[in-house]
Amino acid sequence: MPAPPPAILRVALPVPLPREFDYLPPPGATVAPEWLGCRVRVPFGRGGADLVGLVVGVGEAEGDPAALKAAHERLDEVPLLHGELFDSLRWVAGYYHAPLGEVIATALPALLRAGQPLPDTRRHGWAATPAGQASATQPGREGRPRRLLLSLCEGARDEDELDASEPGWRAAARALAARGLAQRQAMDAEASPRPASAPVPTPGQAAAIEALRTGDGFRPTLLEGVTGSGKTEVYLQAIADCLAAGRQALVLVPEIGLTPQTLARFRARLGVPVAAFHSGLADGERARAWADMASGRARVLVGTRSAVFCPLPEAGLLVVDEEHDGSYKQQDGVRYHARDLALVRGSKLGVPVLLGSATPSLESLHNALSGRYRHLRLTERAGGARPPAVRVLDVRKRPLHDGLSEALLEAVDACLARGEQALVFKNRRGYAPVLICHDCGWSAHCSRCDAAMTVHAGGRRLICHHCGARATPPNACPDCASLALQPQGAGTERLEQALAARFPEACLVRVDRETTRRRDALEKLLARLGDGPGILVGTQILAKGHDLPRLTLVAVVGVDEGLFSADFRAGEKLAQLLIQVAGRAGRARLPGEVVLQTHHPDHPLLGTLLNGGYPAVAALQLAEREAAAFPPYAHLALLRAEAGTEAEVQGFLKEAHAAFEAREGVRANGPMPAPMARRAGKARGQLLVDASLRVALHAALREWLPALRALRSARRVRWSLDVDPTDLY
DNA sequence: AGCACGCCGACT
DNA sequence: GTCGGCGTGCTC
Repeated sequence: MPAPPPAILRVALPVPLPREFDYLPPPGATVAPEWLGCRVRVPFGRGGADLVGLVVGVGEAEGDPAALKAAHERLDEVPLLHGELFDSLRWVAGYYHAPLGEVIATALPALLRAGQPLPDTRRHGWAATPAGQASATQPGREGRPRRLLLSLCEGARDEDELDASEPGWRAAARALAARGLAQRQAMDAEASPRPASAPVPTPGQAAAIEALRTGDGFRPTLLEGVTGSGKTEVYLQAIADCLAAGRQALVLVPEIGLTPQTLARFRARLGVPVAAFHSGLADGERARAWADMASGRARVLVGTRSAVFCPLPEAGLLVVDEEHDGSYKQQDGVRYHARDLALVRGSKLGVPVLLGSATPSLESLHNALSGRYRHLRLTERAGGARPPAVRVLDVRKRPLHDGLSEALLEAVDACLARGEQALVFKNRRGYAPVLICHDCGWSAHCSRCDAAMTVHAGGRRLICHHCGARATPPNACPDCASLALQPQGAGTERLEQALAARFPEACLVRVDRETTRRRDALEKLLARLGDGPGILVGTQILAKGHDLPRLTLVAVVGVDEGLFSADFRAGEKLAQLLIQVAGRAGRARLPGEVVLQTHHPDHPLLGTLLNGGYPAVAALQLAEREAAAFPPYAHLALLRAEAGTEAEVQGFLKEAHAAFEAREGVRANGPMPAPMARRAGKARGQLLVDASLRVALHAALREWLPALRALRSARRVRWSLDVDPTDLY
């Protein structure tokens, strides 16, 4: 009887190749099913560099086993990825047509990807040593370490709790430890804080909470609640129910929605360990949050897009807040959509998925209206707040002072006189969007992009918002030597300057990407505003989150650009932005007012929004999408290409189109003109594939991709496939 | 994606 | 005479 061929490991590696690789086990080791889902360190390529991969299969060698390399070592005793999470990653690889190894690399925190062991999830704390106890009774130098020591003498304190209440405690603890006064120690069973009591829900909230209690298993629900209606309260109740059943909950929030306040609110109300997961965390903290969810120590995870990849061994509920938000879509690498992945995970886990928004995406709304999702509505604002009154300011033929009309300034003036706060919203940062020659029409363009350069620093600098290039504005027009160069239009910087000149007494705070670059900058700026009269000037960073009870006027200055965009999603996005920013006004006792300054008061989108609100705009947009066969009535994939020259891009896209095999209900369109054909010195282009049925689209893509990879022209360009693209450029 | 192997220009 | 340009081929 011949000896069985040696068992091999099938390993997914973080390389952009659409296959897995077979390895022999490390010398002396025997392959067993327990290897599945464990990481291994393997040699790869001629350089012999090591990679960390995941065992995704075990079995018999297919070819000559002697041709296989042996893995160096097994890195996990117990599988790191298994069960539902692993199945979901396989789904991601299939749906987004990405190699499984790359999907796994995207899903794992950096430390785990690099082969580090899973962090210890036991809680640690700090306690005073006997020497520390003695020292505390003596007079000593006042300062952070001393204060920490005195507090530790009253009892050991948990690191998580110190993180939350004593910023900068780690340095003080290190100082104490160096003098032998305090030490780190493992803590005993955690004493959870008592959950704060829930406020009395509004009738709408109570009905939604009750509805969510009915039934279990996978069930998507769209919670459509007007701004200020208290959707978070509904999430908190649903999560509390989930926790009471002994299960874990995942809460996804948009990139700018995860503030210390949000987290503090969840922690105070739920009374269980709540882990946070976002890009601001250090690698170690991310890995620990991941491990805490895997071990079940953390019961709730609040996080941004990538948190959707956390393990949920005892899942009970998935929540996606502001589900329409664009930051849920990854825009490079594996271009997944976290909301869609949350739905897939919910389905595999057999748990409810709650999508919340005041302005649902047309995709989710379509699913709710067609009955695929349960549709719950909150139509009343909480706390008795009234919806803001909306006024359209027709500024045609009216003089503008730095982009601001007199009527708008008067509204701001009146607001300040009442001792209240105003928000002036303009979705454009910088001083002015373009520097123009008043005599010949020349304007400053970026040398590496098809875009105008934005004027910054009051006119002393030009910056390209697409590639970051900087330039000094010329003194005279390069074309006609005229000295009449003028910043045209207004960005937040110019508005801030103009408002400061007009209201010198007022507290004025500008909030955009420039002023909020540093960590916690937004919180500090809002704190500076305080409760007194004042003006906020800013971009869409201000459009969500943040209850500002004294804010009663929202003045929207720049909507006209969005009314005539070529992107088929522009109308949806503009309506969402307007509703979100208008929702900042009058959230508490004081009545709110919204002023819309426009040159197009008769635009149908504005009229519909004013008369019927977001539901009316959504209905109109859905009808347009259906007529034009766009999502959600069709399904898209976008092939993007980028190269040094236009010819390389076009050559590749033409060959790609030729390699596309037509089939029923699926079309390839293009090469399409990219809205910005040159960016950062690279030529760009794209090919749009549309299909009436999802299965047909994916069947076509599965056949197309190997052909694309085989194209000679593909080697001369950088290309990527975006399934369900949200931005067509 | 890396990385090595492989054939043609401006430098010690 | 070499160091190095990036074309192309491969990775268990």
